[in-house]
Amino acid sequence: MSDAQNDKGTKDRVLDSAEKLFAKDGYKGTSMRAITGKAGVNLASVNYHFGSKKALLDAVIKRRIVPLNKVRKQRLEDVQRQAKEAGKKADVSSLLRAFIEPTLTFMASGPGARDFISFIGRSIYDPDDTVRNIFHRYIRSLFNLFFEMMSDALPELKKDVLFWRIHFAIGAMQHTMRICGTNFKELEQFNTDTDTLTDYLLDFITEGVKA
Amino acid sequence: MSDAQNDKGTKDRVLDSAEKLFAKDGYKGTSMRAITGKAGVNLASVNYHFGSKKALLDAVIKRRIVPLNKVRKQRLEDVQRQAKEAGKKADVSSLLRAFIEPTLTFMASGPGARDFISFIGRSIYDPDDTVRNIFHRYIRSLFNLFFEMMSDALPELKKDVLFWRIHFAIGAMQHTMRICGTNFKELEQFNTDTDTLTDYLLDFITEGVKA
DNA sequence: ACATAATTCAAACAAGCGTTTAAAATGACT
DNA sequence: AGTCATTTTAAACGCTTGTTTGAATTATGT
Repeated sequence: MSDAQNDKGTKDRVLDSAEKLFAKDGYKGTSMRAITGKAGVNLASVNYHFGSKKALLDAVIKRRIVPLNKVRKQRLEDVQRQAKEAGKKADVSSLLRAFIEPTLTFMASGPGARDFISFIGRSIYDPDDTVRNIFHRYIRSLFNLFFEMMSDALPELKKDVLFWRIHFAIGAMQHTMRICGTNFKELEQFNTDTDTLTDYLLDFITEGVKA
Repeated sequence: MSDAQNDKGTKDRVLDSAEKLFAKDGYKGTSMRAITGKAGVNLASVNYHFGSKKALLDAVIKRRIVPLNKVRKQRLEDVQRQAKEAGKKADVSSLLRAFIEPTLTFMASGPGARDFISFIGRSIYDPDDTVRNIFHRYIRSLFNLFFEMMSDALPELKKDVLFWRIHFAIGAMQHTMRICGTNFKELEQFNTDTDTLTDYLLDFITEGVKA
């Protein structure tokens, strides 16, 4: 009946079903009754174990974002370190790859991860800022690091141009995440695998940023 | 007190306040009481004049999208006609400009238009598909026309590559629309005007698409 | 001025929401 | 076995939602 497996504890069952439903219907669009119903637990379990719906949301985000951010930070620092060892500046292409690739790889790592990325990708644009605020809390320092590195890699670029190009790149990436998160009709006809898609996206973005 | 002017009829007052509130809080996030309250009309007016909240949404979208689409279709056909007269193929840069520029121009044409573009930009990613379905009904034929023209302009490109690059471009554009639709903190510090922004965006996208 | 249609109004409707409560059930430990 | 803490359960709470109702008000046409 229920999607969640029976050998998991109530908390994990709730986290899993919440993640799926948040991805499908959004945070506000998902009711506590839907979450607990799908998880096969009592309605009051969420408030007992997490405190509130918002605290549950934080737990859903935290579970996925913390390890993902660790990988991205590591990748960025690797680029910086290798550049320093070679006595060169970090190049734009490597920085973009270090920032973007882990997300797409993570997205393809399993259905739960895909649901999560889809959920975050949608929430960036949600008029309700509940999800965005929590997400920003977890992502801010990493983004600042990336922006600084890009500034160093492209010192000749006017600041507003760089600002906009990075946002164009983010827009392209998030749109891609959003498309991959859905069961898009035209998508299956091409059936592009993750590595190829990552290359397509990085080609596009790299050319645009360096224009 | 109320935002709407008193010399307008009830229907227009409701349309205006609905447009503003939909842009700020989303379709689902905006209640009938908020719409009618801001418009200074009775709660039941919406159901009387439009039939339902969803029918009001359709009216809000239709009012803006129909004239905008007319301009975009005209611009695309102009590019095609001029290319044919010159005995050449339509070039990618002109097609992209014809497709994208009218939207950004329209966005800057007034506060109501900006609210509308912001609303549509957000709704593309909304888990709730109510807005998206209505929007797609009005935009589909124009998009198909654009995709065909781009295919003709880039016959050597593999179909899946073109598919993705167009979507990367759309992602960049929509992200831009979304950013302009909000009162973004970092945005004011650069204060890029619409024409410059359009050039930035088209430079970025054109390089990426032709990569 | 009157009759008829169109519109506005306050009030209520049923349904869904997140949360709280207190009792029942289960688990852990002496 | 018995005691205490943990967890689960059904029921209800207060609130908001879109929609409907029927009477009151305003506009229209002769």
